[in-house]
Amino acid sequence: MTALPEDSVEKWKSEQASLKQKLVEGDTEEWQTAPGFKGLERVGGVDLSFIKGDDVNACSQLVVLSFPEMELMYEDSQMVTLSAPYVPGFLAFREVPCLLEALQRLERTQPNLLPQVVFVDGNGLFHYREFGVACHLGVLAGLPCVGVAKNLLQVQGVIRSEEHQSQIRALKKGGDSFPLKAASGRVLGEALRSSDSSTKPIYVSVGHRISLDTAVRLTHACCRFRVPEPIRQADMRSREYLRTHFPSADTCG
DNA sequence: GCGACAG
DNA sequence: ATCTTGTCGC
Repeated sequence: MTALPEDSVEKWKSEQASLKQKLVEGDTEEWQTAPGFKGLERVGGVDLSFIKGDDVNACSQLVVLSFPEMELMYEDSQMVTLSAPYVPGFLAFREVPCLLEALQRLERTQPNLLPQVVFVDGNGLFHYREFGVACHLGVLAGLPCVGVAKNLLQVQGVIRSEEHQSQIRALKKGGDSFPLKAASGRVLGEALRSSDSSTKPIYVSVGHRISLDTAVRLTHACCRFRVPEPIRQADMRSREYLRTHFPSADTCG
């Protein structure tokens, strides 16, 4: 008998509800409210890359960049075997275990290089139950985290309506943003035009131990291109790892 | 029944 | 997530 996703879903929901109680929404670090983020020196980024046709084996990537220069200070690529499938709303159960391990490896070997904040590919509070992958990793790692999604998750009444498209068109320059308000009126995240030359916004939300305003300003400060540099570097380097370690896998038998 | 569905 | 080179524009 194969365990159907629905079996895990109820357990997953209660685990999300349980961990959510430990979530801290506001700023907890001095650099977060200091002018120019003075005191912030290291920003992290995590991501996973896959080989086409294989959704079980992946390359888990952690990078640490200097702030504000965005120069590489640390890099870790690790092949992992994922135990959970991707289920919308439960991305964390698939990706967090290996990302947490990467952070723990760093803490054990080079604690001085631990990032002061981690950018996560995916949503934080902007989530069906207000506990996305960025919240999940943040709480378990005990580190400030920011969620950045490249695509809009339609949740709690936030939809890709004509009004939404209109708000996007109103974003004129890098740093411009508008709030993503749930039907309840609560602001769950922010759509951000990350640079002058980028039309399609990114969706920023609180992961853990940071305010939404700080998360948005920091994200903008880390953007050279559309995707914040820590996530972009993690993405590029994990793909590069797969290219060199599994050249043209799956073709020709 | 139909559409939506982060990565 | 992955499939994929060139090409148009600033």
